[in-house]
Amino acid sequence: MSATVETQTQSLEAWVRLLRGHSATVRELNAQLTADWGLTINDYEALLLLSRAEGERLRRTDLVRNLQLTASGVTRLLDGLEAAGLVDKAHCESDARVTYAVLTDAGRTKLKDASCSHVAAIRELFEARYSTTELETLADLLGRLPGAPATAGDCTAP
Amino acid sequence: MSATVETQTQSLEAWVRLLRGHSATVRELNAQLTADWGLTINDYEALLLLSRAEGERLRRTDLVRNLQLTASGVTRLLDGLEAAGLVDKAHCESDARVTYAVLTDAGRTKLKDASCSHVAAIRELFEARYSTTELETLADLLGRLPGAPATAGDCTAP
DNA sequence: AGATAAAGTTTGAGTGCGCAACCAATTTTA
DNA sequence: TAAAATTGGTTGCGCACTCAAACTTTATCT
Repeated sequence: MSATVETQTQSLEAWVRLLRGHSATVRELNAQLTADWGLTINDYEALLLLSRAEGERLRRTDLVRNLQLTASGVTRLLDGLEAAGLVDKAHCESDARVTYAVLTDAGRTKLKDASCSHVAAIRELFEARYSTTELETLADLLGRLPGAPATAGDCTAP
Repeated sequence: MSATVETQTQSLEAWVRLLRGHSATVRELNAQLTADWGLTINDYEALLLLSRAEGERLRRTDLVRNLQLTASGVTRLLDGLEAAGLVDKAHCESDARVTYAVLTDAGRTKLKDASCSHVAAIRELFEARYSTTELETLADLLGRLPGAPATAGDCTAP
């Protein structure tokens, strides 16, 4: 009985470790991406989101939502991407508060170049370890936690 | 066919988002812990590891391994815990290179106090969303990725 | 012995990010 | 139509963490 509680307690804290345990994996992906292409994962994801958005442009708030970053985080992220010439600013005519981030030609090219090895890395990471149904299960389970992205495979979905 | 590949590509990148999507959740837990007890999650985990280690002491390298932090990260983490009087330094007789981190009485008490609400928060997070078997599945699946902790519920296991 | 490699720890510099505070534009209320 | 509340975006600051480079103590090779 006391053993049960002990085990409970112990494993409860282990769930957090389980959840956190993959920051290392993500860091690894990030390291590859930065080394090979000078992009952080967030850079990459931002470019990806833009490339899929209509007109290849997105408001900063949309990026906040989709990248799960704060507004200031997005500002600085875009600072970098703008400095690198991968995105541009554009103003909204109907609402002077909003600034769009627009993918440049260079950005589109960069994304295309980088995606090749990045996607390969992700594939290696996941497809080597999980079957299709397991991936679905994982997506289902992880998707239940708060703050999870909408559904796997769907980001802005025009 | 091209559709298949497209979908593949899209979801592949989504897996990363899925994996990263929970930093917010962890941050939430962290915020609670800091607000209520002045401990970061890593502080907490370090104390927890120490409390379960034999002699309530651990070499720094062991903490590096178990906390998934770099050596310098552990140094600074312990700096904080030492300053707060929650752990002490101790030297190893057989190997003059190693320094132990030892749990103090204050540390033990602090951990015990904090664990109550922390464990409750974790329980709420997980038990509300998953059945026992689902938790096992999740642990199994996540445990396959590189850098995952040994097995759920097992940290240093004397 | 003396050189040299190896292991553990610390320090310095830099990065990514959130938080709080702020400005500016817009919508709501009265 | 003026005041109040909300929303989009930026800036200053601090924290946690990594990486690279220094020491320091111990083990190994000649």
